[in-house]
Amino acid sequence: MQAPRKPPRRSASQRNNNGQRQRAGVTPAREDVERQFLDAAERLLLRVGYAGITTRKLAEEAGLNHGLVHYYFGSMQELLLQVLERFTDRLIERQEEMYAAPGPFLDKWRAAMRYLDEDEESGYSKVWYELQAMGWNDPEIRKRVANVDRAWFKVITKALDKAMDEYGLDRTQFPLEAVVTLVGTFNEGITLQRLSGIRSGHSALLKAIDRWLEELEIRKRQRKRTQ
Amino acid sequence: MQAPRKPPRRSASQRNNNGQRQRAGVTPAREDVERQFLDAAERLLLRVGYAGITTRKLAEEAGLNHGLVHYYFGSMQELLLQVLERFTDRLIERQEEMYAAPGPFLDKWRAAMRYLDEDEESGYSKVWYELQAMGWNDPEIRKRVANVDRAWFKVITKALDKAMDEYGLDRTQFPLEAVVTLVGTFNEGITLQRLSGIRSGHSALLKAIDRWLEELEIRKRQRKRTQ
DNA sequence: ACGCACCTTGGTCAAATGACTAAATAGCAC
DNA sequence: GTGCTATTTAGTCATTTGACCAAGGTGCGT
Repeated sequence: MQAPRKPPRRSASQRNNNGQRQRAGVTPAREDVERQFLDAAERLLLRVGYAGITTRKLAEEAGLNHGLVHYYFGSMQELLLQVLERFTDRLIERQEEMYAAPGPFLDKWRAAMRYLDEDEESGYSKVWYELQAMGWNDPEIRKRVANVDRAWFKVITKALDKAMDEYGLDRTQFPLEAVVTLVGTFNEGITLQRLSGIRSGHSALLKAIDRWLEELEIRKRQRKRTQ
Repeated sequence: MQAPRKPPRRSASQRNNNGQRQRAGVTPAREDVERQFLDAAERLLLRVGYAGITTRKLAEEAGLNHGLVHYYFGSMQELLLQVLERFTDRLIERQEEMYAAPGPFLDKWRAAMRYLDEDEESGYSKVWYELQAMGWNDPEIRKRVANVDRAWFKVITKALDKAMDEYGLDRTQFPLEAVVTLVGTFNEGITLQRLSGIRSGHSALLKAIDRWLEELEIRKRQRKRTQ
């Protein structure tokens, strides 16, 4: 990845529709090849970071000819943008699914904290943070990253709004927006630190929160019984 | 920045000491030139990110000949490592200074929160996070980043330890390590979000914390009076 | 089995890169 | 001034890069 010598062409999808159906009717084969490139790009993001991705390395990783990158995507920038798109769709979807599920908030919180470990394990975090780092130097990417963050913020807001009712928390003392921001930012902070191999204090913090939520859960049940 | 074709030479300082004194007696001129390169590197980190730095762009930014990079530092990797070194020394120093100052914790907290804005404004955050992102793909850099984080953790621990006494906080409910981790991670999270242009909820959170600390400060004074 | 749109290959190209160096120059000790 | 070392300049070099394309192959509809 470096500054392109010439501005890249708009995108492959624009030049290739010589009377051919747009996104709607892409051939399965085509979709397959595109997916292979996007998968390979994610693997490279994980392994070498965005700065280490070049058309040729990408093609090698995908086991495909390097000319295809240009044919299918028009440019690296476009490809990376599609990686971002696909990745974040999955991210938001998962998040919504999790919090929309039935059951007490405590369970959802624990599931979310499990994701923290799983995502580190699977390299999900690394890929997502590489995309973010790309965004720091690319307005178009940054815009999309910000959108995802906003969507994430919304999902957590909804979940925590319900949770505060559920546990009868005082909204004067803990304004919803502040709580959401605290939860969101400390999550990002933890992930960021882990990327640098730092884990000190994480389990202490998570344990303290878990204990606190557990207590709230117990009190909730007691309230129900005495009613 | 890309994989070097050959492993770079150890460092400029090793080849240049033809009987000449090591670091101790570097000529002022030399130190000056080195500083110019390091300054230029920071400016480029801020403006284009680590992936966009090349020896030639760096030399241009510094207004110096590109051959000098090799002469003085031996390689880009070495130069970037020195950028990190210098940068983080300043970071820790400032942090220690701030919390070591006299006065109530509330004041220190407010100073720290002001830094949050100042550092974004000045580009300090961007530089620091670019260095972190570099570390995600470079063990040597990552190690140093982790060290800085550890040092930062220690400083906050000391400060918050004192603060919890000062405000009489219950260490069973808020274990020191958990609190430190929460403060550290949400700080990093806020900075990270701001790099992507996200600011929603930040002021709400900071205001809520400020109000809470203010209340603690008032109660502290009341305690003193009634004693 | 023919036509034709689509796909794939294997390249070219100019520009850029990190590493490295010969030669000129500057600055200082004497 | 002379001599000598440290610094600086202006390159070279082998590679790599993103962009781009010609030519041939493939497979499907008919």
